Formats: sequence, structure tokens, C-alpha cells
Amino acid sequence: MTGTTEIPPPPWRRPKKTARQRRPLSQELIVDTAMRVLDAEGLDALSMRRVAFDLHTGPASLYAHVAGKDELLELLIDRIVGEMEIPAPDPDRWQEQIIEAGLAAHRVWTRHPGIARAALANIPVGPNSLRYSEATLAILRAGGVPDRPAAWFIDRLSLYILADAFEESLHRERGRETEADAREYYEQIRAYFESLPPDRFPVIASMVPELIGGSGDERLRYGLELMVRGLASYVA
Amino acid sequence: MTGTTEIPPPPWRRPKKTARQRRPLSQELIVDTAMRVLDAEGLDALSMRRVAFDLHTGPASLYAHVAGKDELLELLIDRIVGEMEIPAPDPDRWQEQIIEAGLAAHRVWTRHPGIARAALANIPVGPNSLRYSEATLAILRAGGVPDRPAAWFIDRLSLYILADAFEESLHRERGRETEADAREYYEQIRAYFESLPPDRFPVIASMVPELIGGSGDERLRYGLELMVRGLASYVA
DNA sequence: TTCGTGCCGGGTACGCTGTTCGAAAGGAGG
DNA sequence: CCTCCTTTCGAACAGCGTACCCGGCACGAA
Repeated sequence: MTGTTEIPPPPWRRPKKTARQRRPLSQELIVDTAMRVLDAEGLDALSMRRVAFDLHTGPASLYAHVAGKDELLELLIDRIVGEMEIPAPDPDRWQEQIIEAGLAAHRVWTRHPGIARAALANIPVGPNSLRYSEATLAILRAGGVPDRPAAWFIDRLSLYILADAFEESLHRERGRETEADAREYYEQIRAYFESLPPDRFPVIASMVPELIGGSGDERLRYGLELMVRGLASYVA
Repeated sequence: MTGTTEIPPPPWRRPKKTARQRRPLSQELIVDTAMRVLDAEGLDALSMRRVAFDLHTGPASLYAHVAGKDELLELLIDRIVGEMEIPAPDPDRWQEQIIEAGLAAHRVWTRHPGIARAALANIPVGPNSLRYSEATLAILRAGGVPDRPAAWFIDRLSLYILADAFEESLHRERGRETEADAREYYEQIRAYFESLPPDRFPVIASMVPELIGGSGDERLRYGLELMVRGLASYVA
């Protein structure tokens, strides 16, 4: 209320302290910083030392707020799962909804380069993944899928999505970022397949275009469709 | 032919050299040793230093025969893929054959503890995985599956199998080796699910038994069936 | 047989990782 | 004001994959 609190402190008083004033370390701040490092430079660059450096401190300081790297990754992953959107159940479109939700989840994973590896190694069990499971199960139940197939389905589905995101992150890491790079890579594979002796690999030799065709997105969607169609066969 | 070659060398002549006589280093010997370390102590114990130690040499010596750890893992993985058996096509049983082949592949992966992680990070492209793909495609073709669905299917299928093997290896690493340990773990999960507020997680709360039920094998098989049934819908 | 000579084997070291320890510093409560 | 407890953080430990570089062995030529 009084004006005194709004007067800036005299600049000659403890200028050093003001200069080095920093937000106190906290778990949230650490996860924020880790997220920034992850998004900018990928999972390989995300080390305790790197996060500590960005916070202008030493690695040991982090351990007061985070049990270790594993816990940091868990927190990071749950926050990322929180970014995933999932539609409200529409009983007539449950198959499309599941596929769309799967594609959306995959998009979120690949938006944070490399994190799929950590998520695969540390299957998400945080609060946000609970929310996600709840919403997915609601769609399946609305679609008339029995409980047991539905429960096991979301387990298999998320494993598949995570694995695909991981595979894609590998391609990205190995420098096949641009479309041209990917073309070149697949051209090498095609040449390799076509160079195989047709007498020993007759089937492969006869379907080279099908084997190398299709983008990553198309193959991801195909796998989702496979599983959803298979699940639908349990409903009828 | 002369007896002289069979006479053992005089023991006082260069006994030291005889004592430290060793097979010369070779790529095959290195892979043999790496395989032994892997099977006995798991992927985490498999380091260049460890392999070199078992060969009574230093880490740098391996690099004359192997480009690096990645290449060593590739060689190891292809040898493991070579252990996978796959039946000759029987057109009437193609769906069962695919599932059996998938289960067999999964068994091979889990027989070498932890290697699924490396195989996932370094999708197999060696000669033995070619042979495996050829045989799987032959079954699908015999079953009347069109080329494009078949080609994409084996890609998705092997990704799924590898991911499941990886997930299982994680459980094993975290000390849930025995059946009792697994029971205890799943009991914790059940307790956690049952402690959730039913108003916020109505669907999860209403299907806890289905969510935690089923062994790893059952879930693996269920996923295989999902995909095969989905694929069958492309045939009809 | 002897002498270059080239190449493989391997000791050492660099830079990196996650994590622990112990000491210093800060704020809060008696 | 003093004490206690939490937070902070420099240093160090035990690993890792890999690059460098030198010594010694084997082999071809004289």
C-alpha cells in the first residue's frame, strides 16, 4: 500500500547480490530446463551436467530436488504425455478416433526428439498417462469393445506407437532429416535388394517396390489400422 | 608326415612364448566372446573393455577387427537372428504360422538378455534377417496376402516383437525375474489402480482386473493375433 | 642369413557419463 | 543470538567409447 515498497532499491546497495540473484532451484525449474535442452538438442545432449550448466550450477545441486536421471526423465515424460489430446468418444467413429489419437500421440513423441527411447525404457505410469489411458478406454467402451480386449489393446497400442516413434527418431539422428536424405537412403536399400540373388531370395526380389515403398507416416497408420481392424474382429 | 613335427618343443626353449600363446585376434573370436558376455551377464555388462579383458588384451586392440561398438552389436544381432527358425509355408495355416514364427522370434530375443534394446536401436539388416524376412514373406504369399500389405506387415510385426522383447527385458533387469516378484509388482499396480478416485477415472476403476490381468506371453500373443487378424481383413 | 620395413597389438589418455561425499552457506525456529 | 536443518556445490570416483602413438613381431628383399 505504501509507496516505499515500489521504490527500487538504491543501486549502490548490494549490487552483487542483485546481479547474481537467481530463482531458487526447484523440481519444476529443473524439468523446465531439461525440456528446453531436450527440444533444442535431443535426448543425447540431455545430461545432468548439461541441465546443471544451464542453471549456472553444478551437477550435484540437482540431486536435492530429483532422485536421479531416471526420475527426471519420468517427470519429463509425464509432462509430454500431458500434451496429448484425445477426442471425446463418438460411438459411431471409434475406429477412426483410435487411429487419430494414435497418430496424435506419435506426433507428440516425435516433437521432442529422442524422448521415445526414454519412454520405451521407462513405460509411462504418471498421472497424465493415466488420464490418457482413461480417455482411450472410454472411446473403446463407447464403441462396444469388451473390457478385456480393450484393456490389453491400449497396452499393445501404446507399445507400438512408442516403438515406431523410437525408430523414426533413429532415422533422424542418423542424418536423414530432409526428404532428399531419406530418398537417398531408400535408394540404397532398393539397390541392395535388387542386387540380391533371385534364386535365394525369390520372394523379396519379386516385391522390392512394395518393400521399400511408403513413407513413415503411411506405415505408422497401416500398423494402427492393422491393430484396430484386428480389435474390431473381437467386437462383431 | 615325419615324426619330428609331432615332437613337442623342448620345454626350456621359449617357454614363455608357449605359455602366452594365444589365438590371434579375429572378428569371429571377438563376436564369440561378446556373445558369451552377453548371455552370461546381459547387455549392460557388454562393453569393449569387458570383451577385451576376456580376450586378455586391451580395448584398443579390438578396433583393428571391428569398426566400433555399433558394428560389434550388428554382428552379434545378425548371428542371433540366425538362430530363429521359421516353418515352411502351409497355405491353410498361414495365420497360425505367422503367430508361431513371431513367438519363436520373441523367444530367441529374450534368450539373449537385453539384446532387444540394441536390436531396436539398430534395426537388423544383416544377411540372416534377410533370410528371415524371405521366409516370412513366403508364408504370407502362400496364404494369399497381397504384396503390399505383406511387405508392410513384416516391418510392423518385427517392430512389435522387438518392442515387446525389450519391454520384457526391462522387467527382468528390475529384479522381477521370479514369478513371485512379478506377482508382487502387479499387486502394487492393482492397489494403485484401486486407490484412484472413481469419479475422475471411472473407466479404469471399472476394469482393474482386466487391466492388470494376463501374463507377458498372453499379451504378446494377443498383439500378434490383433495384427494377423487385421491383415486377414485385407485378404478377404 | 641378415637387414630394413610395414603393420598389428596394446598401453595410455581424453572427454564424457551418473552419482556420492563432505564442507560451506543460507534461512528458520527456539 | 545461537543452533539446527535444508540447500548448494566443488571435487572425486568408477565407468564408458574411442583416438593416438609407440614397440615388437613377421615377412620380403638383398
